[in-house]
Formats: sequence, C-alpha cells, structure tokens
Amino acid sequence: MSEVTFGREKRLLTTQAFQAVFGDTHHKVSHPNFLLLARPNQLSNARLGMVVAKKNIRFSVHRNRIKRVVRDSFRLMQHDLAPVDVIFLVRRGMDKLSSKDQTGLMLGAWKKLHKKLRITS
RNA sequence: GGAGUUGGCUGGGCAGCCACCGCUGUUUUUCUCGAUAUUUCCUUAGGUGGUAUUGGGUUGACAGGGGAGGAAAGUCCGGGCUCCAUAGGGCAGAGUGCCAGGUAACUCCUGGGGGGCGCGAGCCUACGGAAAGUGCAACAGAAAGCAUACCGCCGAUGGUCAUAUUUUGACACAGGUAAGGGUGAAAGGGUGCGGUAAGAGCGCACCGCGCAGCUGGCAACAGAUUGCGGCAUGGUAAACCCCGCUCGGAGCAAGACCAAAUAGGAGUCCUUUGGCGUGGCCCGCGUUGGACUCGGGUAGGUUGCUUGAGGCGUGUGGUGACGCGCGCCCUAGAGGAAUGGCUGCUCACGACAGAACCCGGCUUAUAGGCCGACUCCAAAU
Repeated sequence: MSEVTFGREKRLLTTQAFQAVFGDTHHKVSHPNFLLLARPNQLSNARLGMVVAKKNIRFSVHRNRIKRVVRDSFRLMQHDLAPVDVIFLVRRGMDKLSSKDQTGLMLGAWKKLHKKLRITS
C-alpha cells in the first residue's frame, strides 16, 4: 500500500503551473457544482490546484470546507490517477450540500477522470 | 412562584483510523558551511588536500507536545509599527461638542450633572451658541416674528345725530382692546387683586423667567437664599453658519534583505585574423562580437511574523474605569493559504460563523446552556 499523504509536491504552487493547465487542457470533468481541468505532467505523481472564488461561494467557512473535502478526496484517490495536473474550479451551489454529499460527489468525479485518462493513454 | 431589569461565563463530549502546519527532542539520513588539532604537497609569509574531534544550517525518519473566535465578521473609530513628507504659522477640509476622571489613544470606558421614559430595578440622550448673520416651517388660521383685530368687548377721547343746557343718550364712523371665542404643534409668561370706557405687567403680591451676587461643589450644576429687571430673547444649528478643541500622507501588497533567466546600462580586457557599411583596393572611419566585473532590478525566495499597552493568580490604592507591587505562564503563525476527513458511541442533536502585522473599542450576527445581583406582583412566615 502506497502512501496517501498530501505534501507540497502534490499541489500546484505557482501561477505558471496554473496557467499551463488553463492554456493546454487535455481533459474535462463537468458538473453543475464544479469543473475539473487536467493536463498530463512529467512527474511521478498527480498534482492538485483549487480555485474557490469568493464570487461563487460567499462565506469563507464554506470555502474552507469545500477545499478540505476536495483535498481529502484527492488524497485518498491520488494513486488511481495517472501523473496529471488537475485544477478544481468551484461553481455556485456547492456550499448548499453537506460534507458527506460533497465527499461522495468528489469520489465519483475522480473515478470519471481516471476513466478518461485511461481511454486516451 | 409569576413578570421584568442588569452583569458575567460557555459556544457539544469521548474513542479509533488516515492526512495538514509550526515547535522540541533523538537519529552520520542526505547535502553543505565553519572551528580546533594533526598531517601531505608547493614552499619565506602563505596556499592546498587528507584524517580526527566538534559546532551549526539543510533534507529525511521516529517520538512528544501544540494548532481559529466571541464575535476571527463589518472595516466604523483610536493607537503601535513601517516608509514618505515636514522651520514656524495661517487658510481650506474632516472630525468632535454638559462636567470630571481613566487610557498609548479614541467618537471608547467610569463616575457625576441636566432633560426624557418607566410603579420600580433601570433605560434613553448629537447635551456648545438662536439678544453675529442668512434660511426654513405643510395644513388650519384674521394674524406665524419690527406680530396680528375674524367673532367679540369698549367706544372714555374725537366725529355725526337727537335730547338738552353744570347734560344725557343713540350710532359703531374714526379709533381703542390680546380679557373671552375660534384655528394651530406653537398665538409674545401663569394665578389673584387693584385698575380701566373696555383692556393690558399698566400697578402690586405669589409662582415662573433673565441678569448679578451669596452658599455648596474641582466642575457641569444645584439652592426653602439676596438684590435688580416688568419680562425682553418663540422653534429649528444630524439647515448654512459662529465658537472651542483635535487632525501631515500612505499602508504588512508597509518596509528590509538575497537574487536566476532574458533584454538593456557602465567599466576593463580580448579579437594585432572576423562579419556588415563606405570603397575598384588598402589604410581609416562607423557598426556588430567574445570574456570578466559592477550596480539597478523582474520571477522566485528569506524576513517583517508573533513576547505583547500579553494572560492568570494575588496583595494594595481608588465609589469606579483603572493604576501600582509580587509570583507564575508562553497560549495559531499559514502563505493557491494548515487547524480537517471518515467511522462508532453519546446527549440537551449543535447557532452565528474561519486568524492573514499586532493591540484597544464600537457596531452587527448568534441554537442553546450555566451563574450572580436587583425590582414589581402574589402567597406564606
């Protein structure tokens, strides 16, 4: 069993890393409450970046909760994914769901992305 | 017991597994920088490499311990801190506005005074100036600020007429009148007596008001006190305004340090041989090149960054806000942004809501739960 940590090397840290994915998106997973963008990278592991704007989610408590749920679901599913850079973009209404529903939603989303990656590779 | 006022505390708990971010310790785990001792080589000083001991930094591993709030919020005030500006003063602008105190400071807090509300505990209060000026006031009303005559009253005085002759009466014409009625939120003090043609601070008494004194109070202010003034000076200043007091600007994306790549700048050296232009060719001139160094500086990184007007306990001064002394404690520090996820049990089934340089306030949001003090009503003793 490999590690399910979520250290610094598994996150998108710089503006360039974000721009690279925005500018050259290979895969998309869409949902009324969020959007996933993915692009293969040259590393040994997948990396995650998140955009949770105040414009879409008003209260910081809700923004924090969404980020935690997304991050934790990614952490648990990371080894099912190929080495890709993924960006999570939130859409309006995500804060209306409970933590449990958000977790279920995200686990489904990662599986979907995994499938898409496997077909193309 | 019921109704109410007010001050304070708390803001689910326990266990397991998996993660995140600081801190401390252990560990030759990686890379790296010194110090000391000794030694190799070049060798005067000195330089260079090795070995041993030791001290950091860095990167792993393991262990321990810590990790959002009472409002972290709104960003409405005040201050610290940082940079910039600044001789001094004025104007403009903004803020503020009963008095005294507290404080680093405040528009905050405490105590006191005035006014208003409540049976009361208590609550509310933007509370300087309207006899400097300007402005504003719906409707009603005759009149709303140099007051005013609609009804009413009077008509002494003057006028007209009658009577009549030391006059008397009529008219309500001039005129007088703010007592009464009516309008209004408000009609230029109130009550009584005198007075008068009728009235009127016109006069007087008491009450009220203003001014000056006296007494009490640091003061705001109060007073069953004294004198003077017949009483002027209606309201509105979160209308302009006047007066007193306060205020330089920008903010941690402040600021400090390190510093790639690329382009450009400065200097030194190299190319005595290059390329391009001028030219028929050479010299020459212009332009272009390479290496190194330097400073500015972008990305990025480090720092600022949590020990502070700090907390808790205790003693002491003060009505109190708070001050002073002593003892103990260190209690988030992230950075695309940690403080979480899943599972189980449990109860009253969990509200508002997430630190971003730091404090002191204010305001707003908030499911519940707990404690204290006081008031009114009812009953009992």
